[in-house]
Amino acid sequence: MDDRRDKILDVAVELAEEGGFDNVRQRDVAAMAGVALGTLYKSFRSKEQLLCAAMEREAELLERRMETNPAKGESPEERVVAFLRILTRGFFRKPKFARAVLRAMASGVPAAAATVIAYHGRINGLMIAALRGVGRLSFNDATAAPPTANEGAVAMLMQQIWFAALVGWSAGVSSQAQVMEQVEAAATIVFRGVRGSSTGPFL
Amino acid sequence: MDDRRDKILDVAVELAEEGGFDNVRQRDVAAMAGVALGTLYKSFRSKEQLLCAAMEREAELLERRMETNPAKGESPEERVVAFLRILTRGFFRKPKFARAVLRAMASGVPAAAATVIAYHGRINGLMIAALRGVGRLSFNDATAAPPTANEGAVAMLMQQIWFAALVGWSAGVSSQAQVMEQVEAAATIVFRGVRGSSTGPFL
DNA sequence: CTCGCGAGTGAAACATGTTTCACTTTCTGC
DNA sequence: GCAGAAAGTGAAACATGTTTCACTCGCGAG
Repeated sequence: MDDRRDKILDVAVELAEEGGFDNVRQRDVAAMAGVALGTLYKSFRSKEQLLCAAMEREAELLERRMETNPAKGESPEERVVAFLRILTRGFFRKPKFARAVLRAMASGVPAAAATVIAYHGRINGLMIAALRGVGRLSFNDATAAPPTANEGAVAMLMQQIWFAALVGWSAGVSSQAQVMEQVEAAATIVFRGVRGSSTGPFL
Repeated sequence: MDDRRDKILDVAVELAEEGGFDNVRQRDVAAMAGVALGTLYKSFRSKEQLLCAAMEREAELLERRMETNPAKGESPEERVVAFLRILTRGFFRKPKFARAVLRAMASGVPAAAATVIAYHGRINGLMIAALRGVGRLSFNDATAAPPTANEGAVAMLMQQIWFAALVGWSAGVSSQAQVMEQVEAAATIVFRGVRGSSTGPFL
């Protein structure tokens, strides 16, 4: 529909994946998308918002993918971990873009708030869908069986852990492999309790 | 000891609390600290690193406070929640500074990596101390009873949830009150399991 | 068809993070 | 006390996010 907007987002993703946040120069984005700088700023009020919007578009793609190809697993835990594995693999496939987006998301600039909230809501919905083992929350699900308090809490929890683990990776605290390990360890604790998470004594 | 460095950090905190990340102008920091711009950049290689260093200094203060005044509570869960309440209150006491620091921490700029890791390590130590109910991990503790896998996993988990909740607040996803609610809900799930966290049916 | 308007344009201006460099001051080992 | 090194200085230059503004163009209403 909005051809111009999509082109801008394409360019932003391309530049971000090429050289990270700093490589996304607004002048370059505008030039490569074939629009004037003022037009770019009319669509996106800041660089942060632009990158958040790019991420949100990717989330839409993911939603469609999960709908036709839901996370598999015997238990809620397995499905959630499978879903987070897919999500995380997507981030690591474009690591520089991922870092740029994390930076934009955590920047806290007001112009990006709405986009961040939208992204957060999408991932939350997908997480609850994974908990339930469905492709997505249809209107019927959402009305007939709205997310329970438990589902909401677990989805929020797992998303927060996943997000923080990614930020840790981006900041240099942990490696790519450790991100998934942390998510899996977290899922074990959340779904089975601290006691089941290790052979050592409880705390 | 390093008078100059401390003065710079004081100014950074002051400006950040006054008007957030954008209000910390490097020229102003240098001028108000009474040093040349080049000197500022010799101590701190970027604005992000400067803000992270300011946060790390606050963490040192907190360490001393927790040592003489450990988090109180009958159980590990209570003590960890009490500790996180103190930590979070500190953030909310200077909300604009807090937002600025979160932005800097999550920026992923290489120059700040070491500082972020140091901060992360400090909080982790304090979290384990709270789990155990001691003021801090003395050398004896760390050698005679190094953190178990469970302790490490729980501390990491709780720190991640707390951090992500704060970023959510900074980005406009949740309110100050919701941050503490999320941390408490997370603690309930982590320490007592999903089943104990609600009156509703399990997932 | 013409008018008026809203979107888009291009260029310039501005603000601020970061770098550079020649010069000065301060410290340190002898 | 001195020579050289290290640290600090001041100013300018640069890069880039963001704003502004006068101008143009295409299009729908009348």
